[in-house]
Amino acid sequence: MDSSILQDSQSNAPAKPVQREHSECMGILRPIRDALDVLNGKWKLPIIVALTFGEKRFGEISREVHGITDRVLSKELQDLVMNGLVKRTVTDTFPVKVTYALTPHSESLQEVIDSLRKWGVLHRTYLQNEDRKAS
Amino acid sequence: MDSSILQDSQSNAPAKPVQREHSECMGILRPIRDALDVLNGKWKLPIIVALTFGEKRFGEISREVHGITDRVLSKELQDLVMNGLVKRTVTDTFPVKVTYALTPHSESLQEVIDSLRKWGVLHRTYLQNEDRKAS
DNA sequence: CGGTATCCGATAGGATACTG
DNA sequence: CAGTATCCTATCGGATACCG
Repeated sequence: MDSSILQDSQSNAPAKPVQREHSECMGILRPIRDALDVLNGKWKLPIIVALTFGEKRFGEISREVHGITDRVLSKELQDLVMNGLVKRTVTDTFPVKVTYALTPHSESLQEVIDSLRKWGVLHRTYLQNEDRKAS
Repeated sequence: MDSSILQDSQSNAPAKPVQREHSECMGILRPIRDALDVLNGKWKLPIIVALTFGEKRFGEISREVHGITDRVLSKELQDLVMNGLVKRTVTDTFPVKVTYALTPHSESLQEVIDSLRKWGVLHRTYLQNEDRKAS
């Protein structure tokens, strides 16, 4: 199987294994891409963050996540519901009240969000230092 | 400063503070969006992951991050260099050898990557359970 | 209030070909 | 090997209008 071949044309190449560098084959990249497929885009994580403070109505989310339009919010919420990260609840009063809340499964995202938030702060600091140096 | 006002029109409203729900004003959403602005897209984090195993040449990254095209890889690397996350080094041999490596600053991303990878695994498990239930 | 429909521009990203 | 140039499509996301 691993009969120490040299695939390089230079026969005096050091004993560096040929494989090894394939982090994808090692299954490290796949989960990352799985996660990105679900979370990618400008709005999904901000919406989830807004909901971490408790269930909210459509208009509340809209106001809290500055800049998002109704159309996009609607679509993103549908995506999140489909992926099991958000639960949509219709209360049958008049007028109808619709609330969105995180699911138990989405609570596992907290670590992702925390690390991302921390890094966002760090990166902003980094950029400021760069700017100062450049000036 | 916090002279216990009621801004609500209903004077008998309970003591729930009117603000509170504005996580954006509380500065929680802003770092998240900062981070997403830099990291968003399908490829940036996978490229960084590939580089965590050591500096690599263009072709090596291309092979490791399956599915990316040369054009996109080129553009993404430029973005990452501009954001201070990747260092590009030209060794002046013949043919020219170009290597890409992470910068010290990008090592602070490790926590983001780890949490994202862990969540990717978790989410895949979650989806499989959902499918099983649905069948 | 809680959305959907329609339209549209901007950008992400893929295919292919080519260069030093 | 390490890209760039060109072209193209699909998706993202904004504006506006409208509906129950």
